[in-house]
Amino acid sequence: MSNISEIIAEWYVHNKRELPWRKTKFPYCIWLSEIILQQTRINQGLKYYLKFIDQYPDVHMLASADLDDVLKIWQGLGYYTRARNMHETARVIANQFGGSFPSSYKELLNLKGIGKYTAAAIASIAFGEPVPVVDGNVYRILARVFGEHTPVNTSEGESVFRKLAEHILDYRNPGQHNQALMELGSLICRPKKPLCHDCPLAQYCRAKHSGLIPDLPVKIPKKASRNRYFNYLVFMHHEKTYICKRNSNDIWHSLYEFPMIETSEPLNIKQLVKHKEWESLMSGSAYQIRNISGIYHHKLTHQNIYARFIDIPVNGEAPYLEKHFISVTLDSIVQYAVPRLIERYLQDLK
DNA sequence: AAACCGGGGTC
DNA sequence: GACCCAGGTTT
Repeated sequence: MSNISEIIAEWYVHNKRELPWRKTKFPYCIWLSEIILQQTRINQGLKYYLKFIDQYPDVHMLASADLDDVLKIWQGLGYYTRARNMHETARVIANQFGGSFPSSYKELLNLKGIGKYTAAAIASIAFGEPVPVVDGNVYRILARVFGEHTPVNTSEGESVFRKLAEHILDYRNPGQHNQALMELGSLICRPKKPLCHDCPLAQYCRAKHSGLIPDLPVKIPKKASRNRYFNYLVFMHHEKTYICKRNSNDIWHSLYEFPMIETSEPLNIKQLVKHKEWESLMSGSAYQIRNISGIYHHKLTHQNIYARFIDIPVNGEAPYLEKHFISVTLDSIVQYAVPRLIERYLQDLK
């Protein structure tokens, strides 16, 4: 056990937050919390964790749930593939593993939605296997404490920081050690304005001694965002409108939305009604446009979405749409999992 | 190795 | 507006 891990452990015991998944060793609870907390802050993920534990107290309950219901609870949390993988893994655990999670890092890696970080977290926290977690917090602490300038988001960085993490691992208590490291990164060694004054490692921190805290960790910049223009068609036919499940290999997989025409450039309405897909969706009928919403700018990490909602009353026959569209009242859309963008529009209607 | 996948918080 | 986050999967 290194000097550093001893200091961190002491700090953790006195400064850790009380969180529901820290009161249990049930692998199901550890797993659920780790999936939810991938790329997600505790403040945002906590209420989702409580909802899932309440609705699905064990892996069998989750396994027997309907995927659409799982997605509905997940709604608003983002990265929706996590929910689909989590559901599938629950079914594998229930049906092929007799309800028990595999207990080793290597076996955990075979499950969907569980990569190196999550496998190490579950293996160490739930089963005491001495494997280090390397997440954003750990990258940050190690880069600063050891003054390590290798970019973290490269394969070389992954290897360099994994070795550092193994070097300071507490093999006798890996679960607590890993959580302590991440908690220190979250509360003290923050990305901006770290609280070095309260940091138990300050005297050992090379970045602090050399004034390089703002420069570490080093990251290779990501590609710029692209712009997308979504034109949603809100048909209103006898109190009913139409929604459809997204299935293509794209954002919001398995979530619901209105019929939509996407363009790569902004179009005015005159240009839009000449669009091929407009003709196809209207199937030759000359519907009147009642209202066009303002532009909703929805920002994802890697995309800028500019959306508007076009209100189209239908007086005569129902518009012909493909079979996969569902006819629903506006009020009943709340039963379906929808992107935050759609949720915001529905809230604005009220 | 690089691109892709959400959303909210912070400064 | 830019940056960040308790990462994983696909190409």
